[in-house]
Amino acid sequence: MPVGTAATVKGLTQGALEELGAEIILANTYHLYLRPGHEVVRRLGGLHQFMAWPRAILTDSGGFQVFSLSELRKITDEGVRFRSHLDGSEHLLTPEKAAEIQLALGSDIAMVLDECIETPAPRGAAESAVARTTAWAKRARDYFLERTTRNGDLEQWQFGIVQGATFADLRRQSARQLLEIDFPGYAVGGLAVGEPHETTCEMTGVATAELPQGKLRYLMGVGRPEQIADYVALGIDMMDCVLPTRAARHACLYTSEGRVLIKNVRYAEDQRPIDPACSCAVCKRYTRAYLRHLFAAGEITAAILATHHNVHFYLDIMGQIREAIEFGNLAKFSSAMRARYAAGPA
RNA sequence: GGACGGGUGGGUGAGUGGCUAAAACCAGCAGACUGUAAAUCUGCCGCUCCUUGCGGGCUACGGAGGUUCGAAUCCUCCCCCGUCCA
Repeated sequence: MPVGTAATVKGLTQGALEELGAEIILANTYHLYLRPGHEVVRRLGGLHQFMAWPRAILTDSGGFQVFSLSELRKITDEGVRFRSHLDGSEHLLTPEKAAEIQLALGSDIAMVLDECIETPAPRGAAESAVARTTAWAKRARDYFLERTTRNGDLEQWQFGIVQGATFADLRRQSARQLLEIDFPGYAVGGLAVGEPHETTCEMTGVATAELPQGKLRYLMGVGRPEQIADYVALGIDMMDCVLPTRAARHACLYTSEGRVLIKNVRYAEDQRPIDPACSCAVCKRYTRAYLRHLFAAGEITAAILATHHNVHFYLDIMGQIREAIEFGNLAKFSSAMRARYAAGPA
């Protein structure tokens, strides 16, 4: 899922996203609640209509902001009290409120509010985050089910989120508690926040072992190109990541040969496409020299073209992974990707 | 011809006796980025030597002299640039 926090995947139009084959994007509860406001979006016909995106949308709950806006919030059992990063105003985000906002937005998949903590975390902190996440999940589920049932609208899904930091038993416990609540899909959160990739994989594996294969399993916030296949191999069905879009804006392009830091002088007169093996519209038309020039000049087109390419690259990886699964050589694909990216920037 | 104002590292531009190889910003070079407070952030950015260290040497604030233990900073002359007056 390309990430479109504020109801836009930065640098891409919805038309471009459709052409790239994105089937679902992620938007953010906390950000859209602050601006333009979920009631505004509701009055405008919901998020799909508002942003003119006919395909699926998953809304994150604001749980990640619990983690990333640490200086601006205070957590209690009731919920999270935020100071807006926009105007400093205070807001209380509870599990019910997060659900309500997402119902107003009308996303296809809503996430429960969870407590995402830093890694490494002391066991005590991880335990209480799991306890709180479970309690919040229950409240969110109740609130959500009551509303969706009452409206006769069961189109909207809601996912629970497994926490537990880097403790396998807590991950297991978290997953089991969520299973009891019963969600149509489950996410694994609080990973790829600084711990080694092996740990991310280990925790993901522990969680997916508990979660039903027949329901969607979503690993939140990952990953690097060479890591994605590993997660899929562990049973993960969906992922989201800001990396392709953010790195693109920062002049880091992903290619079949590894990363290309396009601002480097060495590309000043490089007439090759970003990735000779890439079939995206940018690679078919423009040279590295031109891209580098656009970045050097601070042109907005640089971000647009780079984002287009990176999102294409990520979606293409997913396509290759699906193919590899069909042919039974996912492991081979995975190690090939790792080898290409091991060397660092090409 | 006269009166003021000014000439600082690639650029803009601080700095009016030692804490100054010289602020800050830009440009340049390199790096980071994983449920987006991110078109952001970080490092380097005179030359040179090595035992790469809050290391040594050299060069540097228009030019040439001078004052001083010490000068981008003070003095003298000169050369440029801007504005105004004749």
